[in-house]
Amino acid sequence: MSEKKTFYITTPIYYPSDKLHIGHSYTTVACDALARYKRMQGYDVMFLTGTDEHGQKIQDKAADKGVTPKAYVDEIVAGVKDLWKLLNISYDRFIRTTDEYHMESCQKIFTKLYEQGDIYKGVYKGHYCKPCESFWTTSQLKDGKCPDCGRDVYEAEEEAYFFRTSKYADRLLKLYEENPQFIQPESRKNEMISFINQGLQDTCVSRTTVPWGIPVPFDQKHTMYVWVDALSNYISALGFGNHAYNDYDKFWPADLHMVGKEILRFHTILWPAMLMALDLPLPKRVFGHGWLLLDGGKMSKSKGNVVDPVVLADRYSVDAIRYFLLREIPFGNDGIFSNEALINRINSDLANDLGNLLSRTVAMVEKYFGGTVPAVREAGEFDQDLIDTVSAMPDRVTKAMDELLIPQATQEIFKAIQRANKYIDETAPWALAKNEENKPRLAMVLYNLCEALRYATVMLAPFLPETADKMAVQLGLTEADRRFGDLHFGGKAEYTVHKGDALFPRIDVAKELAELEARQAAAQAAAKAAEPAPAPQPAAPAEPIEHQPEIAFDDFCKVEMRVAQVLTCETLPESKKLLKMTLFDGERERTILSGIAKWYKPEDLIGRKVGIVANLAPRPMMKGKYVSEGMVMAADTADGGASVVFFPDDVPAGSGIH
RNA sequence: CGCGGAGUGGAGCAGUCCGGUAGCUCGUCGGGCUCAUAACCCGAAGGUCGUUGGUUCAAAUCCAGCCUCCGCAACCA
Repeated sequence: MSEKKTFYITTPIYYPSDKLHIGHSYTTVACDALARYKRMQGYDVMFLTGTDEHGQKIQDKAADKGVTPKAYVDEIVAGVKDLWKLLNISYDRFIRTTDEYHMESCQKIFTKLYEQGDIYKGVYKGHYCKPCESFWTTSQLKDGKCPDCGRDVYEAEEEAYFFRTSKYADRLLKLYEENPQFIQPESRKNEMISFINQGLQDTCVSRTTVPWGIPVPFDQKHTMYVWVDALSNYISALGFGNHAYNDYDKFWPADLHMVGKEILRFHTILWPAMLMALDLPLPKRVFGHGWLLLDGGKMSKSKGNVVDPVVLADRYSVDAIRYFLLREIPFGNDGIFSNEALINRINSDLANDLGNLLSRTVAMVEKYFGGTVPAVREAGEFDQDLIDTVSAMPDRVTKAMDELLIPQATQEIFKAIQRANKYIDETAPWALAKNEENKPRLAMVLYNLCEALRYATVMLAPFLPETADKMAVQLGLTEADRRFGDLHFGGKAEYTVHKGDALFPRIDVAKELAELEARQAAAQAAAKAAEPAPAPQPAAPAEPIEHQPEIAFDDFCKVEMRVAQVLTCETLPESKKLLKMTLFDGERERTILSGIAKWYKPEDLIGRKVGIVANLAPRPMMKGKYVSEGMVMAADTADGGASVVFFPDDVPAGSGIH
C-alpha cells in the first residue's frame, strides 16, 4: 500500500583507462549528495555507478603494459572502488560493462533492434590509414592525410551496423518540448535542438577492428561500438534482459542521469532514441554538469596538473573535499579548482562559521552549566528571528535540491549557521553569565543555539556525512533527534553536550600553499618524466617522482643531445601552440617545431643557444605540412608552462651535452 | 567564417529570458566583542557592467558589428 516512492539516480560509467581524478569525484559526490538527500526524505533510492570497460583505448593501454584488457581494467576498477569508499560514496550498485549479465543484456537489445529494423547493416565509409590501422571520416582528415601520422590514407569501406537515429528526430524534439525538465540546465537544450535540426545521422554501432568489446551475437566479426554498450548499463543494471537483478520494474525510468556536458548529447539524443526503439519509458531528467577547471585550463595528464582526490582528502579530510566540490561548482557551469580556493573555502565556511559555532556553543554550555542546559528557560529578544531563519531552512534546501542547485542548497544551510553566529553577538551570553538572575535567559540562548546546530547536523548529513556524525556526538543527539521527517524547532527537549576536537582545524594559508606548490611541481616533473632528462635536478622536490626504469649507460649514450643556435623562429597561423624554428646544430640547419608558443615569442629565442635532442626520428606535424627534426629541451614549470634550456652564447653550436 | 562558452569593483560569481536604484562570497580598511578554531558581529572604501554603434524617455539587460579569453577539435617527440 504505502509503498515508498523510488528515486533512481546514475553517474556516468567511467572509462578506466587511467586513475580517476577530481573531476570524476565531483560528478560522483554530487550524485551521492542527491542520493543521500532523497534517502533522508524517505525515498527508496537506487544509486548506480560503474565503469565502461571496452574499446580501443583500453585495448591499446593493456597491450602496452603486456596484460590482457580484463586484467588491466580489473586493477583500475579496484582503485575506483577504493576511491569511492574513501569519499563515502553510498552507491547501491556498481556495474562493469564487462560483467556477464550486462553483456547478455546488450546482446539481447542489439538483436531486438536488428530484428525490428532499427539496426541495419551498412557500410562505414571512411579513409583508412594502414600503419595506424585507423578509420577516419572525411572531416577528421587533415589535408587529406591521416590526422595521427600525416601519411596518406586510402578510401575504404568497413562493414558496420547502424542505428536509425535519424528516424527519431521528430519524436526527440517533441520530447524536449513536452518535458522542459528533460535536459538540464536548460541552456543546453537549445544546443541539442539545433544539433538535431542540422540533420541527424544514423549512428554507427559496431566495429570490426576493435576486438575488445561485446560481440554482436548474430555476426561475430563485429563488436558493439561504445555507446550501445555503455548506455544500456542504465537498464541492464536493473536486470533488463538478464537475471542478475530484478528491479527494473521498480526503478525504471531513471529520475536522473547525471553526466558531464561533453556526453550530454548521447544521453539526450541517442539514448532516448534507443529507448523509443525498444518501446521503453524514457528517463525523467538528464543533467549535464560543467567541468572542474584548473586555474583556467582543463586538467590533463599531459599538463601534469591532474589533481588527485586521494591526496587532498588525506590532507584536509574527506568532507572538506566533498564540501568544496558541492559548494564551488556553479549550476551547469564550469568551476575552477585551485588550492587557494579550496583552503579559503575550508577556512571561511567549515572552520570559521560551522566549526567555530559548534565549538563556542558547546564550550559555553560546559562552562556556564556544566554541560547540560537547564530546563528553566526564558525567551527573549532576537529568539524569533533566529527560530524563523533556522526553521525555514530545510524547505529552502529541499527546494534547491529539487532543482539540482546543489551549491545553493549548501548555502542555505550556511545562512542559518551565520544567523546563529550573529545571534550569539546579539544576546551576548558571556554578559548574561555574569549575573545569576539571568541564568534562565542564558539557558534559552544556549538551547536555541543547540537547536540551530541540530538543524545543521540533520541538513548537512547528505553533504558531509562524517561531519554530521561528529556534530551529533558533541551535541549528544540520538537517532531520533536527527530524523529529517520530525524536524521542528524545540523538538529536542534537553541538551547534554560533550566537547570534542575541532571539526575543521583552521589552515595556515600561506604555509599550506607553499607546501602544495612544492608537491605540484614534483608531480608535474613526474608527469613528463618520460622524456630523457638531460640535466639531473640536485634539489629534487619532496614528493616521489615517477621514475623510469633504470637504463644502461649505453642506452643513455644513444640519446644525442647537442647545443644549437636558433636562426629563425616564427609562429604558425594554423597553430596556437607551435613555434617553427630553424636551428644551426654545428653542421647543418634543421627545422624543429616546438609546442612552446604560449610561453615564448620568436624574438625570445632567435639567436639564443638551446639544447636539442638531435637524433630523434623526424616527425611529420601539422598534417605533414612540416617535419620536425628533433626536440628542443625544456623543463615543465609549476604553472604548466615550459622553460627552455638556454646555454651561454660562448658555447659553440654543435657541442654535445652530457 | 569548424563547434561551443565567457568578458560585471582585487579574486570568484549573481543579475541579462520579462529594459528603469548593479547584488553576493572572499579579500582590504575601520570599529565592536571576548564565549570560541586570532574565530564571531557591525560599518566603509572600491565597478564608465570588454568595445563601438543602434533602438528607447531610460540599456549590464534588446539589436548589429568588433576585440579578447577559454574549452572542444587539431597540434605540442
